[in-house]
Amino acid sequence: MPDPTRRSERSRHAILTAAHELVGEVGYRKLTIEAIAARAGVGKQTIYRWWPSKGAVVLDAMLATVSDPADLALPDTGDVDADLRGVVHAIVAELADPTLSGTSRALMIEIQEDPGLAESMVERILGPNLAAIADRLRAAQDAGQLRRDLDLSVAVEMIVGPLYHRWLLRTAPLTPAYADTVTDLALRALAPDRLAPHGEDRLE
Amino acid sequence: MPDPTRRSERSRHAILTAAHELVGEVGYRKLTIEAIAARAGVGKQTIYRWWPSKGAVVLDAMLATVSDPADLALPDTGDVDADLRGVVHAIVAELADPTLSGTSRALMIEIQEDPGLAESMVERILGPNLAAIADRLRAAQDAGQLRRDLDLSVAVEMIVGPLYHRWLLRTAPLTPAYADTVTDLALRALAPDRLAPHGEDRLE
Amino acid sequence: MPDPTRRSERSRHAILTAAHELVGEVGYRKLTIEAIAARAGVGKQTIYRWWPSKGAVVLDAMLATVSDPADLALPDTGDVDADLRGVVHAIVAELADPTLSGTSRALMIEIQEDPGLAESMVERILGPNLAAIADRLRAAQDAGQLRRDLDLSVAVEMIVGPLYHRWLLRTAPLTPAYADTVTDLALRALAPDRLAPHGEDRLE
Amino acid sequence: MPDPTRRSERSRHAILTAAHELVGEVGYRKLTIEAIAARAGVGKQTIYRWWPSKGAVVLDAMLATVSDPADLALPDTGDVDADLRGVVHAIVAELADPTLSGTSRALMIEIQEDPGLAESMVERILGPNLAAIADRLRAAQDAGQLRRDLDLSVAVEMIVGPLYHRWLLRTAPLTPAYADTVTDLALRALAPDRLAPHGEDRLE
DNA sequence: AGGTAACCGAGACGGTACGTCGAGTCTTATG
DNA sequence: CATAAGACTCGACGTACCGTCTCGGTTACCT
Repeated sequence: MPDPTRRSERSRHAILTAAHELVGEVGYRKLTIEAIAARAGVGKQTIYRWWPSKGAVVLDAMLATVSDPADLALPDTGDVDADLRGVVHAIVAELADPTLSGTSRALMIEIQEDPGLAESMVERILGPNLAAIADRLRAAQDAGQLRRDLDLSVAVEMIVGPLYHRWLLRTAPLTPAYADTVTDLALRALAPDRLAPHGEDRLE
Repeated sequence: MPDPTRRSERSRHAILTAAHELVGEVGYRKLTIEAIAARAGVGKQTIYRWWPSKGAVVLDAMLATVSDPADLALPDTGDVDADLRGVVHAIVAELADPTLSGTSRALMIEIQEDPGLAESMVERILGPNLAAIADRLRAAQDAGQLRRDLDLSVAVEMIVGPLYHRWLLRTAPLTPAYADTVTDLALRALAPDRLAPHGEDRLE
Repeated sequence: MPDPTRRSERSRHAILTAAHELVGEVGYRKLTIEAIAARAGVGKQTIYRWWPSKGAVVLDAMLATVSDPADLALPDTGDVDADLRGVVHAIVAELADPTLSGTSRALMIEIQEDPGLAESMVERILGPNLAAIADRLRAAQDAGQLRRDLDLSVAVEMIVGPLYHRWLLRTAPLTPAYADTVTDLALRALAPDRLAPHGEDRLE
Repeated sequence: MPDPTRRSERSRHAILTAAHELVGEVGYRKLTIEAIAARAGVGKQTIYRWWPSKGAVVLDAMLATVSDPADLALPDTGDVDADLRGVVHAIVAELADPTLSGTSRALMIEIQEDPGLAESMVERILGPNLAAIADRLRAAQDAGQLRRDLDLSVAVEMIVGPLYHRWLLRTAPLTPAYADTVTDLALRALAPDRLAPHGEDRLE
C-alpha cells in the first residue's frame, strides 16, 4: 500500500517506455520484468510496487501510447454502412500491424488467466472502443435505420465478433474484404423489418 | 529422431491424462512439464522426446478426450433455427464447463504464439466443428432457406464469432440467451430477401 | 556532520532499546536496520545519521544496559582463589544467559570485521573488565601470593582465555566446574615457586 | 534429498576452488553464492543442492586445501616444551596470515549463529587439531612430565585458550613471544607437584 | 514574531543478493 | 535403445535490505 502522491513520475514514464520498446523488440513472451527494470534504470521493486503483473505494465504501456479517448468516436456522416466500414477497417489494420498485434495478442492471453487484468482491460480499452461503435449505432437507431428493439452491445458484437474470431482462432486470414462482408451481413440483421415498417419489431 | 515403433503406449497415455488433469487443476499458465512428468510417473525426457512444446501435449490431451468426429454432425430436422440453437447451446455449455473450458482456453492461448500449433488446432479441432455447422447451413441453403450467394464459412462465423468474442474477451457473460439472440440475428442476416423472393439476392 | 545538541533523546533511547530487544529475538545476523527503525518508530535516516554501522548501534545498546564501572571491581577478601571464582562464575553466568549472551556474541562477531569497532569495544567494555581482574591479581602479587615477574595482562588471559575459548569455539559446554578447574590450574601457574621460596622466581 | 552417488565431481571441485579464490579476493563478508556459482561455471541450484549455507561451502573449501590429517600430529622429541612451542608458533603464524585468518575469522562468526556449522567445524577442524595436542600431552603425562589427574582437553585449552582470546577479542597483538609465555605458564600449571613427587596429585 | 535551518517519521528510490522454480539438456541404471 | 529418475546450466522470479534521497511536520535558534 504505497503512497501514490510520492510516486516518481520519472520512473513511471521510464518503465512504460521501456516496456513498450521491449515488447516490440523481443515480444511479450520473452519480455521480463528484469529487462524492463534494467532498460528503465529502475529497481525491480519499483515495478512490483506499482503494478501487480507484467500484463498490467504492458497494458499501461499500451494505454500510454494511445491518444485521448475523444478520437475513438466514430464520425456520423448519416451513412451507417460507410461509418462502420471505417472502424472495421481500422480494427483490421491494427490487428494486422505486427507490433500492436503482438502486444494485443499477449494481453488477450493474459486475461484468459487473470480476471483482474481482464476487468481493467475491458474497462480501459475494449469497453471504450465498443462503446464508441455502440454510440454510432444508437444514432442510427434513433434515425430509424436500425431496429428499435436492439440490445446495442449485442449489435456491436455481431460486427466485431467475427473479426476477432478470425484473429484469435486463426481459422482464416483477417482481411478488409472479410470485414466488409461481415459488416454488410450484420447491418442486414440489424435493419428494421422491411415488410412491417409501421409495426413493432420484436426480437426474441 | 526417435523411433515411434518403440514408443511406450503406457507413458503416452499417462502423460496425456496427467496433462488433462493438471490443466483443469492449476490452469494452463501454471502447468509445467515437470508437473506433468511427475504426475505421469514419467521422465521429463520422455515428454521432450515426443512433443515439441507444452501446447502440443495439451492439444493431444484434448483430442484424446474428444469423441469420434461422426457425432459432430448436426441433426437436420428441417428447422434451421432449432438445429442451430442445439449447437450454440452445446458450445455455450462447453465453454462454461470449467474443465473443458480450461483446456480450450489453454489452447487458445498457445496458438496465439505458435502458428504451427494454430494450424494443427484449426485442422484437427476447430475446422471439423465449424465444417459441421457449415454443412447444416448448406442443407438449409439448398432448401432455399438461406441466401444463395453466401460464403458459408463467413455465415458460420456470424454465428460463432460473437460467442467466442464474449468468451475470450470477457466483456460480458456468455449465456444461452445471448446465444439465442445472436442466432436469431444471424439467421435474419442470412435469410433470403423477403421483399424480392423471386429476384436475385445479391450480397456485395 | 549533524548537530548533537539537537539530537532527539527519545529516538536515541528507542533505537537502543529496539536493537537490544531484537538482537535477543532474532540474533545478530538477522538483525536489520530496517527492523530496528520500525520497532523504534523511527526513520531509517535517524539511525544512519548517528551510527556508522549496525555493530555500533548494538555496542551502544549493550553499554546502555551495562551498569556503572564501579561495580566491576572484585572484592578483596585476601583469598585470591575465592575472589577469582566469583568473577569467573559471573562470566560463565553472563555468557550462559541467552539475552546477554546474544548481544555479546553479536559484538564478538562484528569486531571480527570492523577493527574500529573492535577498538572501542576493547576500550569501553573488555578493557575495564579485564583491568578489574588484573587489579585483584596485582593486590595478590603485592601480598606475595603470586610470582613477582608476572605480566598481569597475560595472567588475566590465562584465566579468561580458556573460558572464552569454549564459549566462542563451542568445543565443549562452558560450566562453572570448568571455570573452577581453569582457575585452579591458572593459579598454580601463577603461584611463586614453592621449592625455592627465598630465590628469585624467573619466568622467561 | 539428492542422490550423492550421482553428484558431479567436476562441479564440486569447481565450486570449492572458486570459493577459496573468492574468499581470498573479496573477503568472506562480500563473498556471495552468486559469485561462486558464476566463477565456478555452475548453476546456483547446484550449490544450494549440496550445501546448506555459505559457511558450509567455505568450510569445505578450507578443508580441501588442508592436507591429510596425519601431519597434524606433533613431533615427540621428548621435550614437551619444545614440541608445544612448535604448535603454538604454527597457530600464531596461521592466525596472522591475512588470507587464512580472514576465512577462519569468518567461520568463527558463522558458528556463532549456526549450531550445525559449529558442530561440523569442531568435528572436522578444531577437534582434530586440539586432539593432536592432547595426544602429545598424553605422552608427556605417561612419561611422568605432567600431573596424572589432568583432564587433557582442559590442559589443551589452557594453552590455546589465551591465544584465541587475543585473536578473537583483539585486546592485544598475538605474537610468538606471547605464545611462548603462555606455554611456559601453562606447563608450569600442568607439571606434577614438585614437593610431593611420590604422592597422589589431586586437582579439584 | 518570523524566518530558516536542522532533526524527525515516513517511505520511495536504485541496487544487490537472496533462495526458489522451471526450462531444456545430459547422464546413469534398468528393462 | 526407450525409459524413469534426476542432476546439471541457465535465467527469471518475487522478496528483503541496503544506504541514499525526497517529502512534510515540528522544534529551536537567529535575527
